[in-house]
Amino acid sequence: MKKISDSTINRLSKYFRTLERLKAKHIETISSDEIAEIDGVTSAQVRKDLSFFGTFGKRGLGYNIEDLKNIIGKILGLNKQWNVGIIGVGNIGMALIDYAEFKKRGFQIKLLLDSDENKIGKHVKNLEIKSFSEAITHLKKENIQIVVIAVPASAAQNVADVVTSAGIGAVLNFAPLNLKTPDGVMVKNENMSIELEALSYFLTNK
Amino acid sequence: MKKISDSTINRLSKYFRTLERLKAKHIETISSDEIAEIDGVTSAQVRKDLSFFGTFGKRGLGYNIEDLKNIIGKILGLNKQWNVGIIGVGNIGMALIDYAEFKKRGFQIKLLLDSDENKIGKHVKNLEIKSFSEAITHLKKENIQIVVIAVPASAAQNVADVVTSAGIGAVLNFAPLNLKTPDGVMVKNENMSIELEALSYFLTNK
DNA sequence: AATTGTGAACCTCTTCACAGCT
DNA sequence: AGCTGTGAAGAGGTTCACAATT
Repeated sequence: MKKISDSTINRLSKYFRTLERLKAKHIETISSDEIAEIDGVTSAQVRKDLSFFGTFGKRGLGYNIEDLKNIIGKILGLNKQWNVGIIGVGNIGMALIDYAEFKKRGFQIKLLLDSDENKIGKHVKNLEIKSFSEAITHLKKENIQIVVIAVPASAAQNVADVVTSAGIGAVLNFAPLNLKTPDGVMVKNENMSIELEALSYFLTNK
Repeated sequence: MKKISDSTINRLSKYFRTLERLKAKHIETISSDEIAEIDGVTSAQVRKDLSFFGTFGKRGLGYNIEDLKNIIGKILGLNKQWNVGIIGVGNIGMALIDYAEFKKRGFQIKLLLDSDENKIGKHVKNLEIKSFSEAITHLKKENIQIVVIAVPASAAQNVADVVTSAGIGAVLNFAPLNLKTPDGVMVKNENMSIELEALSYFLTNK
């Protein structure tokens, strides 16, 4: 499959949300121009992004909202259920367990791991926190496909090593460092402080 | 000031963390090649990023770690204290209050606002949750410079309207939609679900 | 008349490659 | 000899502009 840029994929996620909202308002069709306006991009960008995957619109008329939503959902794999494991049940891990957006999109949190003796055995939202020392067994048993790393920076590389050795191929990393992983493993980084620092830069240099 | 790309600014944040860690290990100098290796970029990229701001290295020798860390900190404005207000004390807002990385970088959370009657008046980490209906008064009183929006999508645009009308020029938005703000206001988006969806796309299409 | 789909033009960011310092 | 700093080349992403379609 042809390489599609990260930006295109991220924008598809945005369009998907927009279409979801419009569908809830019982609107039936929309133009690339309107999607663009709502999502803060250009209409050519919307059409180009979609064109990588097919031709979904009707010239002169625009796109059918429900159809386009389903198409983008399928492209992104949001028509499936994904089993997600969270490693590190601290502030961030805890917040994610309750994050409505995840479940809504088919991301089911099936496993919580921590290495803190005081947390292991406790329950959060009907899920028992298990020991990270048995990570590989649990990841396989729960058939986890995506791992969220929410441990301190000092522990993150080890966590990455363990989960990739268990065959995990997709990682969402909240630890503020660059993880080294084997080829074929996809790591996405989420670092809330980095965006704040970009704001700090902006305020400092504007 | 010449426009610097977001990617460059984000990478400077990464280099900064790397230098901070190296400094803690009492290493004194480093080459662009070594920074690149740690942060997963090319050495030319590191040198180019730095070159937008000045010449900080010594040919043949590399960079002094402490000096470079201070220089980047100054570029990013991390040598100052920033007053941050969090709007929406739900799961995410709550997690941010405790997020160590923030305080470490000079981001001081000074204000918590919510519009839920059951939360107003409660204390979280020595901070009282105030009513969003008095947002403007509180933002001014606490001299807030950066606002974090951690409310549901349906409420986010109104929150953005209120805080920008109070003169806030920097917003970190956790709500999964594109906010419309007046010119001169910088909005950075943080959407944990979008990165998960990129992983979903990868797993679906690899 | 309106709006898509897309090649071509454009622009921006990244990498190359090497002269210039230390 | 080793490594930086940077102009030039290259790659990749975005926007333009218009033919094609409804």
